[in-house]
Amino acid sequence: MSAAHDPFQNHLLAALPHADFARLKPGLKLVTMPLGEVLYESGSQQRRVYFPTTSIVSLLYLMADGASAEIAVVGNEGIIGVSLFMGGETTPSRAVVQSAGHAYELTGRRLKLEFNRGGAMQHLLLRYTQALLTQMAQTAVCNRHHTLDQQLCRWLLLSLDRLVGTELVMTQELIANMLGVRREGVTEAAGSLQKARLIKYSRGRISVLDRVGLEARTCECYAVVKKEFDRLLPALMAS
Amino acid sequence: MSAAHDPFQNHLLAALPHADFARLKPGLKLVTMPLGEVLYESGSQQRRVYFPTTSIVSLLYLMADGASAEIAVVGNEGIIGVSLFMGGETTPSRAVVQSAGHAYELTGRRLKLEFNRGGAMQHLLLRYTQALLTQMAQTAVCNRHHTLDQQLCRWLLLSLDRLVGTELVMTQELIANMLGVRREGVTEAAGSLQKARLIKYSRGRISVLDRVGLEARTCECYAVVKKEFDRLLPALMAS
DNA sequence: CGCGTTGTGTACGATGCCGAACATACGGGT
DNA sequence: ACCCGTATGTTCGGCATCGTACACAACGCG
Repeated sequence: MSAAHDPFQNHLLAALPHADFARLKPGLKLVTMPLGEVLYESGSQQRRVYFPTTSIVSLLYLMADGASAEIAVVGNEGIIGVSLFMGGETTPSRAVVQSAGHAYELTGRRLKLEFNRGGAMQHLLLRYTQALLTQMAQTAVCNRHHTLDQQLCRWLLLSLDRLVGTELVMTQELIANMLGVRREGVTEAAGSLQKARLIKYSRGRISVLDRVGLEARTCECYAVVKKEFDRLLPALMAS
Repeated sequence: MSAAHDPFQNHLLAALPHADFARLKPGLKLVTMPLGEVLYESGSQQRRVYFPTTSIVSLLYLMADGASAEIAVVGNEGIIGVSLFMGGETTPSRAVVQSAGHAYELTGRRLKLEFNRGGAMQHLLLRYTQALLTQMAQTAVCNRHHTLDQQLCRWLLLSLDRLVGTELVMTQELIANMLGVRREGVTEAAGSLQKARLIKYSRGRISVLDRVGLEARTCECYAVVKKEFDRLLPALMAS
């Protein structure tokens, strides 16, 4: 099934005009993204960018005392390595594969060349970056005001939106790391979701049974982010 | 003292090459920024951008239930209206003047024209936007993990960095709004800072007595953000 | 000078999450 | 079939912050 892998599975690449995509195509390389792989370390020079197709990547912030928190999640709607074209080259966050799958890799040099032409790619990347900005802002708000229960729902929905199917491969320990809470807290929240028949899980496999129920239970943050992504990247809805 | 107002008080404008600045100059208009003025409403079309000189602006997020949270603060190191050149035109956050002062205003049209030339201004604005991204991410982390005490210190320091002098005009009620906590919480935290002789305040006037002491008391978040701003916008350090 | 508005201080139980310690259960490998 | 590592479940006291209610204090204005 070689047809199973296609750069157009990534919405940013799919939204490019033919001519623009043709310039990038020779540089695109399909790579596998195993669970837990670190794509960028905090503060390290970024040489490559990644366009996820079937994988999901978390942008994590690690603190001096070892605590962590997810600040954004990137799937096939986006790109990993925003700081490359923004000019900073590095960021103080770490990029970790949260859900195994594939992505297309491109060297920073090629991306910057294309970005600096000022055409469709620049336009797309900037709009995507604004969407990312919104996601981060909303994460800040959500961390401040909402309960773990709600945040877990939001997190599940964000992941679900970036996957095919309704099953997530993800232990509670990992989710706790992403949300920046204790594992026991996730156990409790997940337990209550299970009791409400919204999800079902066992040893690292979470099946979402009632997506609408999750949406009802989460805070407004999920809807705000989703709406803003849809608004900023409308062409990407098609695929 | 007309010389008291100068576009170069804003670091972004000051960092522009002569020729680039000359193109913008005719469009720049000095405006006063009274405390509490709303520059952008959440979701509204943004027609103008602002380069603060002596004012400070908060990017606030308002929630359905009336609660709020500051996601970033902008002073003379930056610009209000990032979404204009990022392509989204609007953002889901509100921009409010947190400390009265002045700013230079520019129409979105002129800014976009200059941005799309792809020269120094584009480069500067993108780097600034990345710094803003870092600030938002750090706010998310700080909201998750740190105490109100530490967050208050961070907030005071961020404000102090964007002002001349050591006095802030700011009631505890307003600070509580920014941090997204109860006013009583701020009273307590501020009281303990005052007891430690780090600050002194009375009815909306806060004097910072011991800046180093505040830095020692705050979390790592302040240092991370400051370091990243300095790294991304080095030329701006001069003024 | 008095009075009302605004800003600040204090107290109370309630709550949501933490930190730690421990119990249970599933499932792959030998 | 067994064992052991890994994943999940449960409990406990502790703590920061919340929500609410109310008291006091400073200032501005008539």
